[in-house]
Amino acid sequence: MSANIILFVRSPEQLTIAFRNAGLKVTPQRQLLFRLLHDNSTHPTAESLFTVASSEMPGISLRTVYQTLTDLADMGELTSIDFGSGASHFDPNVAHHHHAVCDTCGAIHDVYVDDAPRLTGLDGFSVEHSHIVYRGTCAACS
Amino acid sequence: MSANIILFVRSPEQLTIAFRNAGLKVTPQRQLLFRLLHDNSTHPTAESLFTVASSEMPGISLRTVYQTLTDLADMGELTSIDFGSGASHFDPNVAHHHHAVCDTCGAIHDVYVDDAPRLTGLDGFSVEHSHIVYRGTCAACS
DNA sequence: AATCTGTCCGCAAGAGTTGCAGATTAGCAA
DNA sequence: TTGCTAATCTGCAACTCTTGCGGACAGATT
Repeated sequence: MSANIILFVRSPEQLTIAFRNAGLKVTPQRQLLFRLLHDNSTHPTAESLFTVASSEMPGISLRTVYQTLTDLADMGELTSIDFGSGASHFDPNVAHHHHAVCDTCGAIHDVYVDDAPRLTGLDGFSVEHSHIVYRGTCAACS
Repeated sequence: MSANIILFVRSPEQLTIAFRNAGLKVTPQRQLLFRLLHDNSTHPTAESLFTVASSEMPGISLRTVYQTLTDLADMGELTSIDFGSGASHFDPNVAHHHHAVCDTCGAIHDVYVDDAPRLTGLDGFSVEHSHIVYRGTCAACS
């Protein structure tokens, strides 16, 4: 079950190879971030990742976290999503999926549902991607 | 056809009444903004609305535009949507609908499609809203 | 006329993010 | 292993979007 999902979250080793292939270097800072992102379904912000990273590697810079996240996004290894909270959330799960956001606690859950209905009524618009955001109250908050 | 949609965009007169009922005053600045928002499907940002407003009323403050948009949002007369562009977009169409965003020109189109599929697989999550964003290329850009 | 309430505006501050530059280091080649 | 070079790291400044604050101002009420 979860194996199906893990297929779409790159391991630190895979990211290492991808970075080298792209002519990018694999530094200790990046290795740490690869590890923290692996199988991470919390949809962290740059700031929250920085906090966790700092506890393992005091002195790591928030700037470096942003830089690495940008690199990963450019390579398509994660997506940056804006749920309107002010800060961008990063999702290392590159499988096609959608999200449910709890308006009470802010938790963001990956959801796998049928695709959005086909877009009609906009002649000539070619859809490349559709993303559904469900908002409501999660089990823990209700 | 469009009459069905217009039902969900308040007229300046309706907004005037709503503001007075809420104990808020209806100033020339607000009347101007009510008018600029009426039947406006461009999903403006505060800044773009400010630019247009300034041409009709030089001296109007960006601060006032934000304030009025906030008031309208608090009253439920418009919604603020973040498409990840950095700035919030405001939508005076309060009917339940979704959006198609052109990745080339940034245009945002209202779309009326079937609702998103029912959320399954997240036990206990009660959905209050769902919002679909289609991304791709609009007719004019392709 | 005095007062009271809400508004307008400019400015400063706040959050999130990016640009910049000097010091440092990974990766490669000899 | 050593050395070279381009990439990276970090701290800081700058930038964008948005909100807080306070004085001036306007309309209504007493």
